[in-house]
Amino acid sequence: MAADGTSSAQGCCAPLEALPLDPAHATDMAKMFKALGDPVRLRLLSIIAAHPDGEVCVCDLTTLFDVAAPTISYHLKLLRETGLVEHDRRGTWVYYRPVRERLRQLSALLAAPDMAEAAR
Amino acid sequence: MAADGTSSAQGCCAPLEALPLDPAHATDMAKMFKALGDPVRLRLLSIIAAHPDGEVCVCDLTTLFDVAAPTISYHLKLLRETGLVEHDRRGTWVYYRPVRERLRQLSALLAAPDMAEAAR
DNA sequence: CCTCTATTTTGACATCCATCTAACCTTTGG
DNA sequence: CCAAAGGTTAGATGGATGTCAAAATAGAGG
Repeated sequence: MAADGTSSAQGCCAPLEALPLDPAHATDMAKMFKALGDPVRLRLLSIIAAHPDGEVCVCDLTTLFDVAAPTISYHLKLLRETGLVEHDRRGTWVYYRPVRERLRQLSALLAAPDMAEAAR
Repeated sequence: MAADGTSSAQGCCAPLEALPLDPAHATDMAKMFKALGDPVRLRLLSIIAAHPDGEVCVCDLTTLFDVAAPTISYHLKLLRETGLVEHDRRGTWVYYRPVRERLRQLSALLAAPDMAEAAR
């Protein structure tokens, strides 16, 4: 096997000419996609992004799911750590907002034919 | 706790009025995002989508990664099962193509402000 | 200060996932 | 028909992940 990235076969295929996601960048992006790869988290983000107030109180989120409150908290933390949402405490309650810039970034990556240049 | 989906608190927040992803649909979409949530798979898809020929031979993919051939095969199968790529055997070699429709679907979901109507 | 409510953290646990090696299938070419 | 090469499948394994109950933290309001 050729380890130099060129075709190893005797003529089975043309070499890769386009410029796909480099490994480092792919790891970054994959983290965000992974965060979206759970039904609870995707719904959480969707609910947060869809709310007309631009933010949602955790107290309203917990009632919408079949899982316990700590589980919701766990998922929200994960969304936070990947930069997909921000949070903000006001008094007893905590409010979550989407980070639209990040959502646009992911959307653009999937929209680009070569999935590369849109990745910034 | 109110289990009817309305606010349970004494006035901490406005009720959710927008229409986010329903649970069933969220599960579907989450599967696809999960498939993108691994660096190897994301790179695989990117390479496949970026190739000028519109398809890539597996024989060229295996040389580009640090993982063993069966692992590449495993990831390709996963991408296949989520409908993100198609494959096709010609002679000894197997070629993979992106399913652009699916990519657009995911992209649109993230682009929609409420992450719902674009989900078809 | 004490208590009540909202939210998060911790610890435990069962399951899932990415990876490898070894074995298998398929096609090509003697 | 046999051997070689490309790709996939099977089985095993260590590590990550989602979940819960219990405990901890943070404000609000006596």
